[in-house]
Amino acid sequence: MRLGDRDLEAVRSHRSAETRCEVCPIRRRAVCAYCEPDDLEELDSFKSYRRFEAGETIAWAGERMSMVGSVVTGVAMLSRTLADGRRQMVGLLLPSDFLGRPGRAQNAYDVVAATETVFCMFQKPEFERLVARMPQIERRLLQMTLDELDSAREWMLLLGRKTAREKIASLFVIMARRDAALQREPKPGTLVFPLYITREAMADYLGLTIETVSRQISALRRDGVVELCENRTVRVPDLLRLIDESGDDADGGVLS
Amino acid sequence: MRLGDRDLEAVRSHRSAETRCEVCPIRRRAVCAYCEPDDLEELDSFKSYRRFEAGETIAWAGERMSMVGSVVTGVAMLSRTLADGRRQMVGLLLPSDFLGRPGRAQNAYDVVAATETVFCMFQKPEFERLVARMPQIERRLLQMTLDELDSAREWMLLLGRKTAREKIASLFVIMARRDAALQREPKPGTLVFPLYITREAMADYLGLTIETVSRQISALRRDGVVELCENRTVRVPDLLRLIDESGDDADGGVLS
DNA sequence: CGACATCTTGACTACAGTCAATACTAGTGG
DNA sequence: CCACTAGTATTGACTGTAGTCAAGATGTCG
Repeated sequence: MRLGDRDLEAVRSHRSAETRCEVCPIRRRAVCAYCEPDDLEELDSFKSYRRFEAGETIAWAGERMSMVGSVVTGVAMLSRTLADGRRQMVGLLLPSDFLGRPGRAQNAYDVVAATETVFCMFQKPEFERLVARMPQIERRLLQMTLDELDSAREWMLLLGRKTAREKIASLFVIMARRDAALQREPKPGTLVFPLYITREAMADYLGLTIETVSRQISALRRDGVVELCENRTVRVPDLLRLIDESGDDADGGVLS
Repeated sequence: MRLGDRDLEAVRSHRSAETRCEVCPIRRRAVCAYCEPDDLEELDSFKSYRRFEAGETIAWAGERMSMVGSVVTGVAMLSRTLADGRRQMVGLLLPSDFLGRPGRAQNAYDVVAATETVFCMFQKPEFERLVARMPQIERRLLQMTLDELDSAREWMLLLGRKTAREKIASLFVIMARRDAALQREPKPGTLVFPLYITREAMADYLGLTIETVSRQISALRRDGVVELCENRTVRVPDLLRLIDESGDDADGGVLS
């Protein structure tokens, strides 16, 4: 209970996020990572923060998007939907991830805030002018896009070839790694991390139904691979066991 | 018979591809698309062509890759494999597509030639020096990477949510579109296009088994959605019908 | 406390996978 | 030219995993 709530608080405490670029929490990983102090001052003068509630739709697929920007705090989901309502999540935006495609007017995906989320945004024409003046932004964006492409391809392997049980285990491995990476004082011993997303979002992400997600989580719990507190916090007694269940070779892969 | 073979010939006649950049067939779509004539002369002096037989492995996942480059003619497949042999194709490289990631030594995927394939390649350090001098290469690479990311996400929807029948129909729609785009004199009336890849490759691409691929192709043929000559050439009497079977809304999407 | 959303579990179904036999195609050499 | 072989594709019978439909439990928030 305590741990999960504390972590959620950390993500949600966005007020401190609205600040000057120099002390911005995503300063070293976002598109602006390679900008110099005077570049940052210029960015400062054009950026604006926007906050979205959990569950709020940030943009619809097919809609014109006049802004681009980075997630400062929170989690947002990109998804596509078929005519009859089947939905597949195609990306998860975490702090420092970039939303929007320079040079394209239309937005290709539904974008929904999974938690309360704060974006640092720019008007598209202004951003494009800034990019033209600062090639280091373009360079960083290329790196980030290549990383996202690798993640998407990793996910294709999961969607196309893994069993339901392996899919759940893989998701937990990724979430555990991400949480560990965000932690400043990495806790020794067992891993504990919060599930920011609902069963429905997990199902959309993994290409499953919520019933199957629920059943497989229960099965992993029965088999002692994970423990759950209140359905939203996961404890992993043995990470290697979980990785083994995920179907990946232990040596790495699975995002970074 | 005639048609399919003629198209395959067009792809395979690579000899004419080995030439100066100015008259290169992929000149206007590849990473070098935005280069000026004198830039091209410089590229000319560093590039080298490499040919691979159908079925030949171009690179293994995890291996060091000392070169990067573009497909000039032919088709190559990117795939990932789980420890127990399950395999998922994660990308299809067509003429003008780029292979290799600047700034990363290791190759993340198995790369196999689906047909006889010719690459225009550069030593990685030389390519990086060229990129540093020609930012327009980086700009084009960003565009291409963003396009590939969109394709990958489209494919995630297919892998996660479509039925076997819809997957096959989607694949045929994409192949029909690509073939039409490559055609200089677009044929009126019914569409005819060649399947460059085997049933096994289709199965790897679609996250199915070859038996299911075979059954669904037979079913689409029985239902009059497609006709086949010799298992490697497809005729589509009514493209809208095929698109309808693919599960996508008719308005577009599905790559470009 | 009550109401609504989220989650879990059960019973049944169906779609795609597995295993296996057979057919087709292309290439090789007698 | 045909026989033989190896690779590729099709079809059938059966199985198993995940989906569907439905009831109930748990959790959250006013």
